[in-house]
Amino acid sequence: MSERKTYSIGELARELDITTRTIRFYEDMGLLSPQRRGQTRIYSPADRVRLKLILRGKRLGFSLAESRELIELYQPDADNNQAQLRALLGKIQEKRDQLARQLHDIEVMQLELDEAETRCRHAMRSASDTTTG
Amino acid sequence: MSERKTYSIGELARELDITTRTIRFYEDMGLLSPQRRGQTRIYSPADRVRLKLILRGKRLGFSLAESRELIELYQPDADNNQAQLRALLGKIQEKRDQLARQLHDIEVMQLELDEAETRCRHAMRSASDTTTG
DNA sequence: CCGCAAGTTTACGTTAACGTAAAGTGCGGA
DNA sequence: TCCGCACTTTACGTTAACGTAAACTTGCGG
Repeated sequence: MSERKTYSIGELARELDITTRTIRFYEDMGLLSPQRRGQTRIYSPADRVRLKLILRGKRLGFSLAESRELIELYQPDADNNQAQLRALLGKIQEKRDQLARQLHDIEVMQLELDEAETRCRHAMRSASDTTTG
Repeated sequence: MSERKTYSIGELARELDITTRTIRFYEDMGLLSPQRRGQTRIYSPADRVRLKLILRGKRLGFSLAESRELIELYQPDADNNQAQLRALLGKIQEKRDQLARQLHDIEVMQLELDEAETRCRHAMRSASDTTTG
C-alpha cells in the first residue's frame, strides 16, 4: 500500500515550529489546500513538503507570492500545452538567476565577514598590547 | 589628496535604483548618518558602501535591524574592550552560520529546480508525442 | 526677478505576514 | 453528563518598510 500517513494542523505546527494561524494563513493565500474531514483539515505528506518549501523560501527572503510561484513550478500537469510549458521553463530559469544572484551576495558577505573578523582580531591584539605592554 | 568624492541623495537614489524616501528612512532607522551642508545631506563613499551593504542584505531577506547589526560588525573601534571584541566575534560567527544555512537552502532549491525542469521537459515531450504521433 | 528642479520636514496611508481575542464545534475520558 | 482539549471561523490589531501628499526652502539659468 502507499504511505497513507496524514497530519493534523497541530502536528505540523509543532514539527515545523510555526503556529496553526500561520498554516491557515498560507491556505487563505492559496499556498495550501488540505483535505477536510468535516471541518477539520487533514494534511498529506505532499502538503508537508509544500510547507517546508514555503519555509525554506522564507529563510531566503521570498514573499509568499514568490513561494506560490515556486510551488506552481512543480505542477507540469498533463493539461499544460507547449506554450505553457515553455513559459514554465522561463520562470524556472528566472528563479535560477535569482538564486545565482543570492549565491553571489552570500559569497561577498562571507568575504566581508572575513575582513571584519580580521579587523576584530587585530583590534584585540592592539588592545592587549596597550594593556599588557 | 584622499578621495573627496561625495554624493547627493538624488545621485545615490538613481545609481542604486531606490527612492530618496528610502534613503531618508534608513537614516531614521539609524543605518546612515550623512554629513550636512545646511539642511542638505552629503553622502561619503563610506555611506555609499553602507547603502550597498543594506541592499545586499535586503536581497538575502535581512531586516533593516539585521543589516544594522551587520554594519556594526565593521566598527571595531579602539574603544572596544576585550569583552566587547569577543562579543563581536561571536556575532560574526552567528552571521556566518546564518549564511551557511542560506547557502544550503539555495543548494536544495537548485536541486529542486533541476527536478522541476526535468519534469517540465518530459511533459513537453509527452505532449508532442500525443500531438504528432 | 521668476520659475523650476532638487532638496527638506511632517504626517498620514498602505501592504505583507502574521498575532490575538472571541465565540463556537466535536469528541474521548472520569 | 460534563470537562477539557484540539479544532474551527471571524475579525480586529500590529509591525516593518516604505509610498504619497503637502508645504516649505534654496540654488541657478534665462
